[in-house]
Amino acid sequence: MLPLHYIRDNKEEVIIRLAVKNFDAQSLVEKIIITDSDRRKIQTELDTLNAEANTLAKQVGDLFKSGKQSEANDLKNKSVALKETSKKLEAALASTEEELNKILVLLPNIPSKKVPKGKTPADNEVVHTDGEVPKLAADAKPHWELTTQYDIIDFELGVKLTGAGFPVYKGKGAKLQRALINFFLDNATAAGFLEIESPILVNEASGFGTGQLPDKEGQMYHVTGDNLYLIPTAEVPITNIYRDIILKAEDLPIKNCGYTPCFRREAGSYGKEVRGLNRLHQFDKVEIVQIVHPDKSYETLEEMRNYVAALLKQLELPYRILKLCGGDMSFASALTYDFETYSAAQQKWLEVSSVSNFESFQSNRSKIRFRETNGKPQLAHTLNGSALALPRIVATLLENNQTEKGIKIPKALIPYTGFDMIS
RNA sequence: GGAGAGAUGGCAGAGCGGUUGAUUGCACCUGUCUUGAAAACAGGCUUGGGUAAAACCAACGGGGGUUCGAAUCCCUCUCUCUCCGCCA
Repeated sequence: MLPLHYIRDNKEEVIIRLAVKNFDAQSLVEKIIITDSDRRKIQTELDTLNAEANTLAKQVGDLFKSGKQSEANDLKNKSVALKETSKKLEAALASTEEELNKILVLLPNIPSKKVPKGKTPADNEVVHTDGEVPKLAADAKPHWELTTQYDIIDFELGVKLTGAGFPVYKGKGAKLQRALINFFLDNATAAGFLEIESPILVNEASGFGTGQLPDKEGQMYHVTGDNLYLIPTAEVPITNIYRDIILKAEDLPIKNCGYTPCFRREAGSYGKEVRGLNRLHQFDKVEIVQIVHPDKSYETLEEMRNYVAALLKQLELPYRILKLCGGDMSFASALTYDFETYSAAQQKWLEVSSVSNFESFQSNRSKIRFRETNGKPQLAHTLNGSALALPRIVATLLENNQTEKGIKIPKALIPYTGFDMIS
C-alpha cells in the first residue's frame, strides 16, 4: 500500500511509474484522490461539529453544577440536535474511509527506476551468470526418475497421504532436506541473521500486513474452523513480528532468518511445470528478512543478492541472476532479483530464490516504523529473499550431480549430510 | 471443554460519569551544575487526522449502545491470566 500523502503529492509520477508494471493507474489514482479529499471534507465538518458539542457539554455540566436547570436543559436540546448531524457524518466518514481503503489496496507498489520495462519473463534482464553447466551423458535422467531410482522421494505416496504436490522424503532424501535446511540456517546466522522459529499458521491481520490478503487469498490454504492461513512463506510471520511497532533508529537494520515449511495452493498450475519437484504445494524454505532505514534499502538489497549468490556458489550450482521486468514483478515489490539454477537434465532454468525490496509498501500496510532520536515515526523499508527454497535446489543437485555410481553431494554439504554420495 | 478474573501510554500501575489524553513510579530525551560522568534540580516524553504552524478532532483491546457528557455504566466479540478437566 502506497502512503496516501505520497499519492496525493505525486499523482503523475505514480501513474507514469506504474505503467512500467503494465498497470494503468490513471482512473484508480483519480478515484483515490477524490475519495481522500471527500474523506477530509467530511472529517473537517465532523471535527467542527464535535468541537461545538464538546463545548456545549462542558457548559451543560457547569450550568447543572450552579443549579441553572432550565438553561441547562435548553443547551441539552441543542446538543441533541447536533448529535443527529454528527451521526450522519460519522456514517458518511466510515463508508468513505472503507471505500478509500478498499481502493488504496488495489494499487501496486511503484517499481524502482532501475526496473526494466517488459511484459513477460522473457523481458527479464540477466544481470549475472556463474558456474559451469555440467555435460551430462545422453541418457541423463530428470530428477523425478532419479528420486525413484534411489528411493529418496516418493511422489505417489504423497498422493496417497494428501494429494499431488506433497512428496514424501525418505532415507537419504529426508536427510538431504535436513542437511540443506541446517546449511542454510548456519550460513544465515553466521551472516548476522537472527534465527526465528515462527508459527506456520497466521491470522488475517498478518496476511494483510505482507500483502497476501485480500487479493491473493486463493493462493493460501485457509483453515476455516479457526480462520487461520497456512503460510506461503516465512516472510509472513517474520515480517509481521514488527507489525504495529515503532522501532528505534539504532535497532535498524533488523536481520531475521527462519526455516518453515511453505504451503501454496498453486491453483491453475499444470503440466510439466509441476512435474516432480518443480512446483509443490508444500515445500521447505529458509527465508531472510531485513527491516532497514529507507536510505539503506537498496544497499541492503545488493548485500542480500550477494549473500544468496554465495550460497549457490558453495553448492557448486550453475546459476544466473535476473532483474525482473515490470511485468513479471510481484504486486508488492519495488525491485526484485530472481535466482535460477540450471537443471541440466531438464535443460531449463529453475527459480530458486527471489530477493525483493518492498520499500515502504509492506511497512505502510503493517505500520512498521522507526524513529530517530526526538523525531517523528516514519516508515521503515522491508526486504526479503529466499535463502533458499529447497525443492528446486534438490532437483538441480540431483540432476547435475548424477554419475554412473550415484549422485555426488557437494563438498560444502557433506558435513551436514554425513554422506558424500546417494547410491 | 467448564468456572472465575482481567485488557489503560515503552514498562509498571492509578483512575470506575464532568478541565483525565489520562495521577504516579521506572525507562528515555533536553538543559543547569561538573574537567567529564554520576547524583541533584528544571523541562520534555502516546498515536493518528488536520494545519504553513497552530487551533481543533479522534483513540484507554475491537465493535455497538445509554447519556448533554464515558477510560469510567450496559451489550457483544477477541485476547490474556487463574483454577478444574483433557493432553503432545
